[in-house]
Amino acid sequence: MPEDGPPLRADAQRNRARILDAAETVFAESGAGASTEQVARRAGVAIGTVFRHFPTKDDLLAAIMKRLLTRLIAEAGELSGPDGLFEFFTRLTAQAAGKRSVVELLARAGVDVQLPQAVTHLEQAVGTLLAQAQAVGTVRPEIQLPEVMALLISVTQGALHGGWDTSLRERTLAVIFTGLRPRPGPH
Amino acid sequence: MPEDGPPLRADAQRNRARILDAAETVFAESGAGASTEQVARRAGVAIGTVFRHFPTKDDLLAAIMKRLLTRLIAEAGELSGPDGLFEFFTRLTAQAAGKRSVVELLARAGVDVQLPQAVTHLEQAVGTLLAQAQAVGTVRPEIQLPEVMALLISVTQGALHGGWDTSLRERTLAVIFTGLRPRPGPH
DNA sequence: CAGGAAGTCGAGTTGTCACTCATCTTAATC
DNA sequence: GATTAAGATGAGTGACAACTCGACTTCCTG
Repeated sequence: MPEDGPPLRADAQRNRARILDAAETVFAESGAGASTEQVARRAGVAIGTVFRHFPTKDDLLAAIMKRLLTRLIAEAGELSGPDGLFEFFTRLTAQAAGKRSVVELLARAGVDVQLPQAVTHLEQAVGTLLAQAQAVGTVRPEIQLPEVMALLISVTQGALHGGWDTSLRERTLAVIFTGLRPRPGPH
Repeated sequence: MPEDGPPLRADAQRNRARILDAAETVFAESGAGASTEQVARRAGVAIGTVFRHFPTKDDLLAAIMKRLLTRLIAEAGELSGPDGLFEFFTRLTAQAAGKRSVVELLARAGVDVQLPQAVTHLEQAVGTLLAQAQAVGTVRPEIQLPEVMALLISVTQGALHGGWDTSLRERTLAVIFTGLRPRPGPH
């Protein structure tokens, strides 16, 4: 599906990788508003080179978003067991504080037309975690995937914009986890 | 505390009000990124007039943020009773969908240096709702104000960016409310 | 109703950012 | 190592947004 075209020259491959790494750092620090110039400087490359590899800024953004999504999906895939879903929440929230791009990615995940396939994969991965948890009884059966995604997005957004410290993060997640867990029956 | 200066001329007062109304609409629709030109056009006023009243775009933003905050505080103040806090959550979330500025306001509330006083007042108002709920036992006693604010900010952010419909909004809030309510003991 | 201060107007200035392209450089191939 | 096409370079272009300022208009006061 991804058009290959002729193979890239060695220096071009190197530069492409550098640009992607630089973009990830810069956008993580300053959000999608950061200028292409900053990315070029950080990559140690002229601005024209950035535009040769990614004809528009949106293309560049889409590329790193796809990268981040892929990692998130992998992370979700490695988790499992009764508390996998909770662990995923915890990790994402912890990351959110320092990574604007992760958060902006998730923010757009709900609405955007871009990257629909990768987003679907993430939903599937989270869906698997949810199903596992519900099978073992660590999450109430009536909970559905959409609200889990909604909570994930919300809490990530909140953590970024609010700059939560560790203890606030824990207490906030605790409320959500309590909402997800079954009420302990009179055994 | 608010410097008055000499009283405004009649037309100046009228224009000031128009600009504020226009700014509220425009920023609600398009977020803080909307241009000052758009505000001026909508207010039926030249751009220079906008800058005479609000020397900086940030000044204009701060002014409408303060307005919105004041309204939010009033709304929180009118609510009361065992479910006042839940009602406040529900209303805010419902508003968030269409009002970028409300959301951006809350996003900055946690970090920003601006408007600290008004934000404190909002926290106080929410604190009162929390205390009332805890007094009557509709919210668990160990819940503290910071995580309630954090949840409020999160869910508002999420609702905006995710474009939730009514039913998703309800289901998402239901999880949070369950997390806040005490587990029903064996009566 | 005149005088003048307060207010309005909007073309122009300044700065930034995405994007282009003519020129130079370099990796690949024989 | 000569050839050449792919790639890198960075000054330049156009668009747009915040903000300025001198000329004009309107409200107020006596």
